[in-house]
Amino acid sequence: MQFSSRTTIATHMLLCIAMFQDTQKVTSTFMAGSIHVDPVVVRNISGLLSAAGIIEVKAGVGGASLARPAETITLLDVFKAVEKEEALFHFHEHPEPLCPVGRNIHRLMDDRLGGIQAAMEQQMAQTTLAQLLDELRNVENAS
Amino acid sequence: MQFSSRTTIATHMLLCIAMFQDTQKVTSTFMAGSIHVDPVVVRNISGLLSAAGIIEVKAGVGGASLARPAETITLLDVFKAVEKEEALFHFHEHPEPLCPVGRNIHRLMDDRLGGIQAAMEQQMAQTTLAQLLDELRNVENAS
DNA sequence: CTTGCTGTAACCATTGACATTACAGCTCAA
DNA sequence: TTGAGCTGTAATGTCAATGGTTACAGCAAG
Repeated sequence: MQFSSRTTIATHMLLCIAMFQDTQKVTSTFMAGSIHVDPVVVRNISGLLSAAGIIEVKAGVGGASLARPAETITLLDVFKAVEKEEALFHFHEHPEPLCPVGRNIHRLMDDRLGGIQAAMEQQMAQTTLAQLLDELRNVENAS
Repeated sequence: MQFSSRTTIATHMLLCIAMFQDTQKVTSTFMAGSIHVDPVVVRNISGLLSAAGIIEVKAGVGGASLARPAETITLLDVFKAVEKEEALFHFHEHPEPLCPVGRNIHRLMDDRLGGIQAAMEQQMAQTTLAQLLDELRNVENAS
């Protein structure tokens, strides 16, 4: 099992937008060149990100920009914007009620599985776009 | 994105084995009845669990039993036994090295993505089969 | 040697990811 | 006002994984 590449591509896109939005027009073709994917892939994801209120895309003339400060955009925000919303674990829904295990398995497991997903999401919320941007500028200046 | 149902089915199987191994022969058909899936599904997963040293299956006569104490079996053990081993996040491998974002994105992200996966796995390791078994017996006795 | 169970292989249908082509609509500048 | 450039989205094709099922060879014990 693996998450789709949308989360990492979206993060890459946001870094491109944040880095270049003040100096040039950041189009889907431009970002596609940095990521090395088809521009349509970028446009599809940009639709998800703008629907989530993370970026704004100018119609007609083109070009994307952040819709809010980089400090307020976390990896969790990005993840939720581009991944389908569903439980992390797939649970068989209809165990046998006549079996002591079957009739209690959901009571035993549901909270624990939710806790695992929560731990993952909480860790995602620790990283902001602003941190990534800072680190990127430091690395670039050092080299 | 969702994990396969193998993890939850495997957990259900282990609870059945732990509950009933002392009083009856726990066959794939028996467990399939409690979970409500085809016995072949159970047998496929039992193969993974025994390969991981979690259960033992008697050839010929049939029947499964725990290969080690329930205290030493965590949800993470189960997860690793039945899920394909791979990174949680799919990362585009070849970004553009001429772009400041492209040439640094992996340096920025790899550790953070690994940390997210580690947080999830660490939470999985918190629950043991023994805990689930205790809770199951308490719930059953209370009712 | 029959019975019951396991381990596997084969098959099918469905789904999602990923990549690409195509095209309609919008905005601005020439 | 018309063309150029960009966005949004639909359609298509390929590929892999999942989930469900049937079939059957092999093993062990009565």
